[in-house]
Amino acid sequence: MRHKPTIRDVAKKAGLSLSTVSLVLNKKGYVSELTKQKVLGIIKELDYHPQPSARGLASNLSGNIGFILTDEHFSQSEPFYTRIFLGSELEARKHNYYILLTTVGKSIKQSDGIPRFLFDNNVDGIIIAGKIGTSWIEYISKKNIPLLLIDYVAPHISSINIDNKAGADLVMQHLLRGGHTRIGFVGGDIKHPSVQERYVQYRNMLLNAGIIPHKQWESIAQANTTMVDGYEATKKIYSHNENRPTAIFAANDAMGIGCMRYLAEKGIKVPKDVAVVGFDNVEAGLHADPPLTTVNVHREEMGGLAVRRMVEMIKDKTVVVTKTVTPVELVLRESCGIGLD
Amino acid sequence: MRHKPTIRDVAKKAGLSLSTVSLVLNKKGYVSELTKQKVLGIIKELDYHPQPSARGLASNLSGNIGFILTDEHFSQSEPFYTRIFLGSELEARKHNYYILLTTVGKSIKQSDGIPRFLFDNNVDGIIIAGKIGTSWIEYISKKNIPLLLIDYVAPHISSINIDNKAGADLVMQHLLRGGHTRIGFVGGDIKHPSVQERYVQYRNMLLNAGIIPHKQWESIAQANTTMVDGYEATKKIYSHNENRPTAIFAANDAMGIGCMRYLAEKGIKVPKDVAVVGFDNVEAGLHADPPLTTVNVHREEMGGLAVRRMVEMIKDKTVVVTKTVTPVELVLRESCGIGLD
DNA sequence: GTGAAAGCGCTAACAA
DNA sequence: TTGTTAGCGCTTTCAC
Repeated sequence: MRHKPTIRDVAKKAGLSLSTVSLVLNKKGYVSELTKQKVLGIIKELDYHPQPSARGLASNLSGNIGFILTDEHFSQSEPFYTRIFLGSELEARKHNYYILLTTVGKSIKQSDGIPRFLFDNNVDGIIIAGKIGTSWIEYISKKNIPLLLIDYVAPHISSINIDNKAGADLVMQHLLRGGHTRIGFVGGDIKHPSVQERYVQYRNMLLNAGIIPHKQWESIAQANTTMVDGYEATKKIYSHNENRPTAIFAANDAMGIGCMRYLAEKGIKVPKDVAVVGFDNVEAGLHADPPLTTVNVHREEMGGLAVRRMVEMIKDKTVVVTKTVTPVELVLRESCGIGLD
Repeated sequence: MRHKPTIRDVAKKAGLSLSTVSLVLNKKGYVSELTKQKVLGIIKELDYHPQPSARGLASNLSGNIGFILTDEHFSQSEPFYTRIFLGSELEARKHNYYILLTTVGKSIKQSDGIPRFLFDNNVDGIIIAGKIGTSWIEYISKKNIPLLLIDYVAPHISSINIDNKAGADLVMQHLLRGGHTRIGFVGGDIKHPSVQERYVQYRNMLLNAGIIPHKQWESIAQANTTMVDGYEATKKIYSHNENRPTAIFAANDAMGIGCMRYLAEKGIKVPKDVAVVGFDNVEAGLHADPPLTTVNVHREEMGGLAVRRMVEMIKDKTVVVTKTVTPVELVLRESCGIGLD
């Protein structure tokens, strides 16, 4: 096997200098269209690929984007953030970036829990997906390298978020139109901005419809948003014997499934006795019994969008903070009686 | 903020040459213990971290390990391979390696589906987890860079595998001891070595116990090993009215859960009417109704082990093919009547 | 528009 | 056991 072609080989074959080839490679400066095409042709012919480390050394840019997930989020059974990562990785290829995925604990503890790329200075930007301790955000902010959050927010930090307000709006509209007036909310981890936004909009929509939200209909004290939390939260709501809701809006699908599990155990029929709606459009909802009505979230696209934003941030070096919101749509399934009778 | 310390700063402060510092850094050659400690001290004091790209350029080693997963495996709802990756990532930190995670289609198609690190030559070794098309394995083999498979096998390629034989052994022993003689097998994707090994041992154990395996007890024609496949496979077994199994060994937990779902729908009680056992010890099995007896697989450890092996392979440059098997253990839960009455 | 030359931070011969 | 030196492959001024 002959040696890997270098920029030198390309330049020689093109009868040009290294710098011209470099300019073409980086789409910088002015190169005549003719030369450019010639160089591009030879690059293809030689199957030349610039060596990341050489490039990194010369340009002081690593060509890597760090992607941080809390270990909790990463190993949770529903691949929610995993799908976001997938979208990022795919998009990164297009921009010739590598993604360095790493997981961390909720908050900073021992120094060996710190992603190596942070002190190696081996990333040009960092994306964090999901809720994470403030200590991490502060720590990374100090590094003075572009930072972007997905499905989380922090002051003065750019983020890509779900349009939770619109989602909750769709859910509530659908339920209200179906004639429901006693609508419950099953939530947990209420400090999480996504959960909070859904909850707030749930209340607003009730009020807008002239309905006073009843404390008894809601249960938002759970620490997390897992299936078990949904189960427990629903149990609490059903500990009251009167004025029970005829529909339940769960903060996410996992809780919705847990909710339905409790109802099933108690012999309460979904959707006949109570309609249930989730959020996130996770695969498990499709296999639930009955299949769970939910709000679809474009996970891959959020990840892709994040990378595109990050690439801009790296190039621009401007410090404009942007908060982007990605659209959602209602996915009707049996758990809420579809057209609601 | 002052400039990032370089090896030069360390050398100067230590009153030594660059190469001595480099030797300490790379644990190579002979350096007196005294100098070594001195250098190490200064490195810590200055908070010096060698720059990966410079190192890569000079040593012709990237410091990266590529980790390939099929997109199917990565986005499946149970984080089986995800957990393996997690183990790898954690271990990689200890060895000062970065992991470049990427997903690919089952087989090679368009050139843009090829992980960028492959033609960038940006990894020192590649780990593939899970079943993948032969075309990929052939393609990568040609690159002449260390390759290691996890939970899959190929001729002349090193691999880290689950001890499926031992696992199936434990399951069958338990069921046989419980007095079961008509034991069924619910499987799919029978070409997958893990499934196949479990199935083969299932039959062997029956034969060893003097029981002739009955075709009617098994259903292994499903293309995959998802919950739905388990459901369908069980349906087939129950299409026969006589000689039905009193226990079912499912090729994995997902299928076991699908199996139980079918049984529940038909009003067949688990474990009273039929015992069910899965494999993998996935979280969903714990939440199944009843909780699923299964075989625990050490996912994180498999990932960690893979990285350790890979680091050896990169350093040694020997071409010894090794097949490592990781241990498993039985996890007793209600779905098989625990002690089996 | 293009070329020449310097140098990014490190490793690896080789010399001492 | 330690120092000197020559690059690794690329980007980036600065000339021309």
